[in-house]
Amino acid sequence: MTLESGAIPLSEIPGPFDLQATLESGQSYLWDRADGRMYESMDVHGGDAWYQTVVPPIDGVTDEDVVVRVRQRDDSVEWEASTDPVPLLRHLLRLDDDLDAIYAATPDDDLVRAAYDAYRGMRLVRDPPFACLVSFICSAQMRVARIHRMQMALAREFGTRHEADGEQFDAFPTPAQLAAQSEEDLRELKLGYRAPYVQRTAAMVAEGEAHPSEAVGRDYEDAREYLTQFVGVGDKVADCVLLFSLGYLEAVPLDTWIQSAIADYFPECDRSNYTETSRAIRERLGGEYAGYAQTYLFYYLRARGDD
DNA sequence: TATCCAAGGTAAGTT
DNA sequence: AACTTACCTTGGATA
Repeated sequence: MTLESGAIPLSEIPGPFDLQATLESGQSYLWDRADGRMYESMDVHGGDAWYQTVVPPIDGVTDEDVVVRVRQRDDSVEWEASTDPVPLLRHLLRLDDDLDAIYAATPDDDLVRAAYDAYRGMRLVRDPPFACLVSFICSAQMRVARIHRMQMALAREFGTRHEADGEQFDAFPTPAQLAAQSEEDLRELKLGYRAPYVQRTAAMVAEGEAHPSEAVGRDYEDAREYLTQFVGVGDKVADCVLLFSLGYLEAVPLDTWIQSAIADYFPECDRSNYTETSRAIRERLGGEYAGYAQTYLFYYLRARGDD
């Protein structure tokens, strides 16, 4: 297999774009830096680093695995891929989102504005649903770098290996490939107590019992409820899948960082349980695009070591 | 060098 | 329905 190459002019993207902030902010754990320095540096737009992944078939966009890598230059996003990846990249990196309109739709607030300014150009991602679901099941009580390491290990050990231009690219395992592994196999990859959660959830999807994509089309809170049927998925992980894969931009995952932000900066939003606190902070962050504000705050507070 | 602790939480058991 | 507790593993902090 050989890779074609091309570029998307930045002028064709509405609003700013920052590839590194988009891919190293802890939304997606499915891309890897070709230079092996994921999460290690804070270059402008990722410097000249290539980021690569293998994308599974996506309804209405692609019908086979696509090997793709991208890097950001001054005036464009360069790509190398097994087939024309432009529609796919627009989908995965939400290149059609009008960021300035989204920033403008957020209620004015010093902290949110500081986060928007710090990472201007960061976009939400639209990860493949099954891989996103597994990624965030693995995220429980884990550091960002280790969640990423786990997903890379799952692809290396259990996914389909593609070869292009003499290099290897490992696809994230399909539900069937993952369901075929034992809890023990997964524990060997250091998933710890998450191993049975991943195994059982993969089996549910592989057997057709449920699929994360089936949450789409439901009202936001119903969609979240649907996702919690998967083993290892509570409200927080469900919100992550809704926001980072299924396009529910109003979802605000209440992780440890946003919880402390609520305590320190939005105490009036602190309610008795997840559902009520979620409603309050979602309203406070402007509703429709509240998840954008959440993701900027998460990255900003975590990078600042604000504990 | 040894020990402690928290990391993008969830499930299961109690009250 | 609200509140506790156990759970794998590891890198960084503290002694």
